[in-house]
Amino acid sequence: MMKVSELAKQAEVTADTVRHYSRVGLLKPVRNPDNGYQLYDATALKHLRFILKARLLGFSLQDIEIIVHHEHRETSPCSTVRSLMASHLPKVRGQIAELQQQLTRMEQAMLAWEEMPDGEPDDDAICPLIEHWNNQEERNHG
Amino acid sequence: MMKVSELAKQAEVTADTVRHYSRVGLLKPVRNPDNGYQLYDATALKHLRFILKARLLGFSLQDIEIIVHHEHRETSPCSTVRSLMASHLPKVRGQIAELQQQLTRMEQAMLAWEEMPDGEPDDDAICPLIEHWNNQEERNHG
DNA sequence: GCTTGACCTGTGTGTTGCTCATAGGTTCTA
DNA sequence: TAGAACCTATGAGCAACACACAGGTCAAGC
Repeated sequence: MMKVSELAKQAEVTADTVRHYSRVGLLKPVRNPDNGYQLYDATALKHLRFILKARLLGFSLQDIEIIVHHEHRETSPCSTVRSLMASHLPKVRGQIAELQQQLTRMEQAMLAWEEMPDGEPDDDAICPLIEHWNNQEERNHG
Repeated sequence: MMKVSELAKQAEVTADTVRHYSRVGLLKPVRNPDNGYQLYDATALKHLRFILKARLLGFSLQDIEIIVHHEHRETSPCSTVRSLMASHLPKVRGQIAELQQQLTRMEQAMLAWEEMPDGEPDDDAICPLIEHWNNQEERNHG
């Protein structure tokens, strides 16, 4: 039986992370009746490692909750894992695409700004660099 | 003088977004003394459009706050914009790299799982798909 | 003049996965 | 026995809104 910090060290995470997982119900520590300390056994360590692997694979804590507390339903937890993963993949691809567009906008702006003077703010403008910037689509139909 | 929804429509955002910017101090509406409604003029619309362009360029609301309320400091807001942008670029590249790694992990897992059976959870395992998954680095030194 | 419905108000909560702060109790060591 | 180092529960903070709540305002129709 380990205390929070010991479990955290074994799994190479912070004690706060362990406490967080316990708070949201993903880990179920036993309480020492003498002092109320949270105590974890080897199973808890296995569960924690499971959670960490699932996080690495992109599952949210909610997903993991669903997987772990799958109980005795009609389908196996693994099939849930497969379908969750399948629905996550396009989301991640979308996020990457968005960030890529974002990066492109930023890089093109930096490029365009190299030739522009700074300019002081006045009643009509705060920063001309931003105010005179047009995004890709607008620039491309001229 | 426009009310919230009118301003929102002009800039193609939701009224909630306009209220949010007002709440955090990026927009300064005048109050109609009769009913307390928020009223915006043409300058507010220009400010709102400025904010939206800056958001597209990756600036956070905090950044924009700094840029907009730059007041009469030693440097021009534009130079602040340049340096903020320069410090943001590597962050975005880092985020993309992380997401790419994430995507790779997910895709490789999906690939590996195609040949694996689902398997029922028992005392020793929750979902073998996840439990027996090893990430890239571990797999690569064998 | 009064209802109806569309608009508006401010405030508070939820999102995600932790991290940090607070205020205090417990255990170990010199 | 003092102090350090650990533990506890709880709540707030992050980012940028979205949404819900309870209620005030206003134009139009009857």
